[in-house]
Parts: sequence; C-alpha cells; structure tokens
Amino acid sequence: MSGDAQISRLKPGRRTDIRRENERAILEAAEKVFAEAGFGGATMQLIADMAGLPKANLHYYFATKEDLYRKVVQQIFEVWLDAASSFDNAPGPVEGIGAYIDAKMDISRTHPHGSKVWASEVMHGAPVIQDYLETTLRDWTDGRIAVIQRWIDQGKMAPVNPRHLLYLLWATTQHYADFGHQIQTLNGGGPLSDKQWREAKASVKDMVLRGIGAI
Amino acid sequence: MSGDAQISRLKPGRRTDIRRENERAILEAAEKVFAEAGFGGATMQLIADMAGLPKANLHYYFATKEDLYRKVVQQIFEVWLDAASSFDNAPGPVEGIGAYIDAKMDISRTHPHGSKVWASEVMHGAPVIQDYLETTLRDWTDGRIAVIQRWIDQGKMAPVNPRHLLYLLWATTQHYADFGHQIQTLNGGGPLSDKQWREAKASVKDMVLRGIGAI
DNA sequence: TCGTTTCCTGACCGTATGGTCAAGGTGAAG
DNA sequence: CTTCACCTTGACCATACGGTCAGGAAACGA
Repeated sequence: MSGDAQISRLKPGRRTDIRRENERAILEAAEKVFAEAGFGGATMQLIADMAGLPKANLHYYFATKEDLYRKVVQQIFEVWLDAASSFDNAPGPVEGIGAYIDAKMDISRTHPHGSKVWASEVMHGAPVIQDYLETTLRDWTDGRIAVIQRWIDQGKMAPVNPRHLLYLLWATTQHYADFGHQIQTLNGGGPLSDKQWREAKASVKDMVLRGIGAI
Repeated sequence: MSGDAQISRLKPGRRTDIRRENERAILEAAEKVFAEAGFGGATMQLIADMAGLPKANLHYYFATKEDLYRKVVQQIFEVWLDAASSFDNAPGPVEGIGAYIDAKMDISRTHPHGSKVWASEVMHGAPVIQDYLETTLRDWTDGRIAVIQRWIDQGKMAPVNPRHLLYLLWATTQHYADFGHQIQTLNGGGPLSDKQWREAKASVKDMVLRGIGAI
C-alpha cells in the first residue's frame, strides 16, 4: 500500500475529513458573504445558511466572527503571493510583467470574492492585516521595485517610477474583480465571455508594456 | 439693498442656515463613517457624534440610514461627473486624457472618503445606484468611447480598446484613494507629500499616454 | 405679544446579532 | 460493549442598533 506512516496525511480518517470539509465550506461561504456585505454587514447566520450548517456549529470551528474573517483574509493573501512568483526568473519586463498581469487577471476572474474582501479590508484601514502590509507586502514590494529598476538600468524598459508602475498594475488587474459588477453592467448585464477576458488581458498587457517602453 | 425678491435664496435666514449647515455636517460625517466602516458597519450614533448632534436629530433631517447613504453616494457621483468634463473640448488624447487623469487624481486626494464609498457600493453589487450605472454612467461611457475612437481614427493615438482604456484610467486614479492606506503604509506610514503627488500624477500620465501611443 | 412652523432631544422600543451552553449524537480504539 | 474524544445543535442571553415619539425650545411673521 501507499504507506502506513503519516497516517494523518495519507489516511485522514473520518474525523479529520469532517473538520477539513466543514472548515472549507465555512470559509468558502464566509468569503462570499464578506465580499458581498462587508464585514459589518455580514452575519454569522447568513454564512451558516450558505455553508449548510447551524450557526452554533460555526462557532465550534471559528471562535468569533473576527477569527473567521481573519482566516479568509489570510487565505486571500496567500493566493496573491503565489501569483507574485510570475515576476521572478523572468529575463525582462515583457515576460515578467506580462506574466504577472496574466496571473492577476486570472485571479480576478477566479477569485473575485477574495479580491473584494482584500479591497474592503484595506479601504477600512487594514485593521486585521496591518502587520502583513508592514512586513510581507513591504518586503515583496521592495524586491520587485529592485527587479524593475534593474530592467531599467539594463535598458529593457523606460525609466518609469517602479512604485507607481506596481500601483498601476495592482489597480488595473484588481479592478476587474472589485468593480466586476460595474463592468458587467456596462457589458450589458452579463459577465465577460472567454473571448472578452482574453481581449481584456491583451489590452491591459498592450497598454502597460507599451507604456513602460518594453515593446 | 440687494433685493427683496427671492428672499429664500438671497437672504437665507436663520432657519435655512440651520438646515443647510446641519445637513452639511451630517453628510460630511456620514461620508467619512461610511467610508471607514462600510454601510453595514456604520452606525447612526457614530455619525451623530462625529457631526456633533444627537442621534434623534439625524432622523429629523434624514428619515433612514438608507436615505442618508443614498444622499452621500449621489453627492459623490456628481463630483465624478464634473471631473468628466475634462475630457470634453480637448483637441486630442494628450490634453483630454491628461486633464482627466489630473482631475481624477486630484479628486482621489481631496475626496478619498467619497471614492471609497463609491467603491464599496459597487463592490456590494450597487444596490443603491444600479440605475445610475445603467443610465448616466453607461451614457457617459459610450460618449467617451466615441471620443477616443475618433482620436484613434484621426491617428492621434494607437488603436487600443477604448473601453479597457477607461477601466485602466478609473482603476489607476481611484486606486490612490481607495487603497490610500496601503500606499501610505508602503510610504513609511505617512501621506504622500505635494511633491510625491506630483510625481504620482506625472508617472501615471506618462505611462498611460505612452501606453496608448499618444506621446 | 401671540400663533405657527421648524427644530431639538432624552427616553424608549422591537429586533437582530454575536456569542454561549448544556445536552446529546457519533465514530474509533481497546 | 465501554470509553472517550470529537462533533452537533436548539435554546437562550446580553447587547447594540435603527428608528419612534412626545414634549419642549427657538425662530419667525403679523
């Protein structure tokens, strides 16, 4: 068989399955509710209903509303950081920034709720993730600024302000998630089609890469 | 004297002054509280305290929380539309889009709360201003797309997708308001200086105008 | 001065919410 | 079968919130 050691990982057991599945369902429901109603507008009852569990059960897995919210935000942050790797090991801005735009646009499409929760959290002064901003995000930002600066020094792109380039990238890519409702309304009421998403990604990449003199 | 007719306009009187001043104070406080806490997280008590009035007095001027919120959002929408005029009567994209970026960046600096309330409203599915999106905003968007297309046809800029250009403009300029806290954190904790704001505006204009082949 | 309209506000109410708890259910190990 | 740890949940509680109201104060016109 595939191994008797590491039972807790390879043969989870009913107990572990239950916990994992319930936590997953709760987090998924919470992400949606927090995104659609904001932290203050979200209710544990609504999250419970959407997860298909009694409210008291939520408090068994997550002590407080804040705890649950914190987990949701942390989860999003990890997805964001994963996408950041697109930046690395790229020979130049066309590949690096191009891949980053692709990755972030994909996240905006596949994780729109998460993006909204993040936006909401930051807009409200980042009461929960302030330390992440001051440590992880700051370090990540400094690192990418250095990469961009190197590309500039190597003559691979125009001497733009790397920091404001990053802001433009974040803003533009996340806009398709955070303001997805507005975009849908201006699109006739329905979500963007596969073709329209390709067009959006191509447009953004074209304007940005041209704007920084990389193409 | 300066005229006895139109008393209600030229000689406001104590009564009118009181109403105007109180409504102004309430709306100003409400904008800030809604921006910082979201609609669900905002409380009438907090708005009242910030406006320096007893809570019951708020309900004298604004029947419900929704009424007050609606007024705040409408007020913001008007500021936005005013800035839109920067687009008109411009001979080309350098002047038109350049002025639009300047105007929207200025609003992000002077009306950060309003921008956040708008963002929050849209992120939550625009329950209050859906009709504005479908009428005024849609019309405005179509109009500017036509202007941009004309510039493209006249060879004044590259043939980018006008719609996605607008999204990029909205996203980037509003980012400095909506994500102002994140930017401040990455700026060492303090707000951008006058010089930094000039740098930001110049960077955005440079990248965008270059990105659309206008410079 | 008097009557009328507008403005002010402390006290109050019904409801919804986050959170608690005790009692019971369930599966696995021995 | 028994034990025990883990899971489930209806009922309950204290609090906070949006909103109401009655009674009074202030402003204004005549």
